[in-house]
Amino acid sequence: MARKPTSKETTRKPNMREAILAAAEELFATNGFNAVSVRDIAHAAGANPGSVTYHFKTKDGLLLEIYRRHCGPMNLRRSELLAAAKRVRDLQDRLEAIVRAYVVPAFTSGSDLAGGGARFTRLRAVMSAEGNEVARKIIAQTFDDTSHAFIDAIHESLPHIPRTDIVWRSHFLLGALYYSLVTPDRVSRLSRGEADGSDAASAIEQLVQATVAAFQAPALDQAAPARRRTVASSKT
Amino acid sequence: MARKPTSKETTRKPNMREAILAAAEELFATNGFNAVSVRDIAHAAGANPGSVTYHFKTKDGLLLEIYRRHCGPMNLRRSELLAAAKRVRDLQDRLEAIVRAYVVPAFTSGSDLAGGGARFTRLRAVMSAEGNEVARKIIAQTFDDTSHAFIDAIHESLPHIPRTDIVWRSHFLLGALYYSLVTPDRVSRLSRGEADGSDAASAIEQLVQATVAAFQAPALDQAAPARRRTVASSKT
DNA sequence: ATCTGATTTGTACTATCGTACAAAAGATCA
DNA sequence: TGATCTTTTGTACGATAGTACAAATCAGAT
Repeated sequence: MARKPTSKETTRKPNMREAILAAAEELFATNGFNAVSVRDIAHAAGANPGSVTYHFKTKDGLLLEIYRRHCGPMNLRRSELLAAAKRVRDLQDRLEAIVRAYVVPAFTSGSDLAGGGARFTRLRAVMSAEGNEVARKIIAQTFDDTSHAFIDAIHESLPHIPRTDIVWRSHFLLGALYYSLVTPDRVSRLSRGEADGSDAASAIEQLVQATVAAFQAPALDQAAPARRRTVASSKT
Repeated sequence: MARKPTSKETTRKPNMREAILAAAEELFATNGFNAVSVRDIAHAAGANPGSVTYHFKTKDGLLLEIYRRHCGPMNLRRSELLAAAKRVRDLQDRLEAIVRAYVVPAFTSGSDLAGGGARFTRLRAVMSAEGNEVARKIIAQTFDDTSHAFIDAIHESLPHIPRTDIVWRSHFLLGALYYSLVTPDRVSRLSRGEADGSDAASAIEQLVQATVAAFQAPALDQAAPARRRTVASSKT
């Protein structure tokens, strides 16, 4: 007996749709949107180009679905971790916990989705660099709330720093995060093999440590009004 | 009379070759390599598609020439500023000067090239995200020397920090730098208009301030051996 | 003025792009 | 089993890609 739910999630192959999504995610994340053709994706997924059209209608639709698939879980996980972090009493520890709550879900998946969140985060980095319109819209309306929540939380644990500075520094955090996922090999190369840029645990710890210190830097607005207009370096 | 030098730099139009280079640089930097067609570039430069082929042979050749045009001056300027920075006696001031020497040429052109170095830096950010092969090769063999020089200089002014940490943190610096140039509007948006992400001077000051603090953060290797394997946030 | 070499134009070729769509194949249930 | 719906396949079409190349145009020396 054992009725299937109704008639859903029973396709011929072990879900071609998911295979296409996964292949597209990987290819987009490493080569950008425009460099990857629908045929490339279909081939990588072992599917027919027509199947992509059938499931996602257009190439943009495919990208859109990738975002829809990840944004929810990742933001949810971030919210959970943020809520927990805000309960930390010690201000220094709390700041670190907040930063960690922001960073960790970007590296390790916040949900069951295979491959971890790193791939999706790398995808976002690449789309952002390419100025992809589809991605830009989704990002702005999906992540800005979360970003504001984090900025506010950080601001609360660093009340003496102007919000403007917090915004800049969290922007730097995201940039560093993105770049670490985009070119991890550069870290390995520049450290002459002493560090592994692909190691998520190292990246997270290094990023958290550095970022916490950056947030704790003295406020800028009041410290440096308008000095150094030219670049003439320092002294003499 | 007034003889022209010999017969160089006197083309029909006020230098079509330069116009093509400038247009390509701008388009590549904002849309990525693959999203921009040779015809787009020619149109933006007021040239004929065939002219692009004539001057640069291929689309890759065009990108290559853009890099050749900028890498030299920018590295030269960085070297000069770095040399000056290393002469600063006070360690704290020296660190800041070094970071500034790294950051400033990326925003403001180190040479006569129009538009400032920001455009070229944004281009590098985008190419890096797209995993462009032409760019990857050039970058590795052109910028790694400079990067090592900066890492060494920073290491000297922070002897107690392991080189590995310095590498990671300078990697974060570059990521933050890139991202600031790629999506400056995000800063404006998140700060609700209080900050202008497109303002180079602000970006530089914020970046320098934050990065100096990040470099000065306590060493990671010795501080955190292997704690926090899972993500379960801090405390309970 | 004419010749010469450098540059620009116009056009064409082949490859590949995103997408549409009809036919085939598989799944579901009466 | 046969009817019906979902999914996959195969193919094709128009658009656009990068690039090649001959003809036209120009600048400077003779």
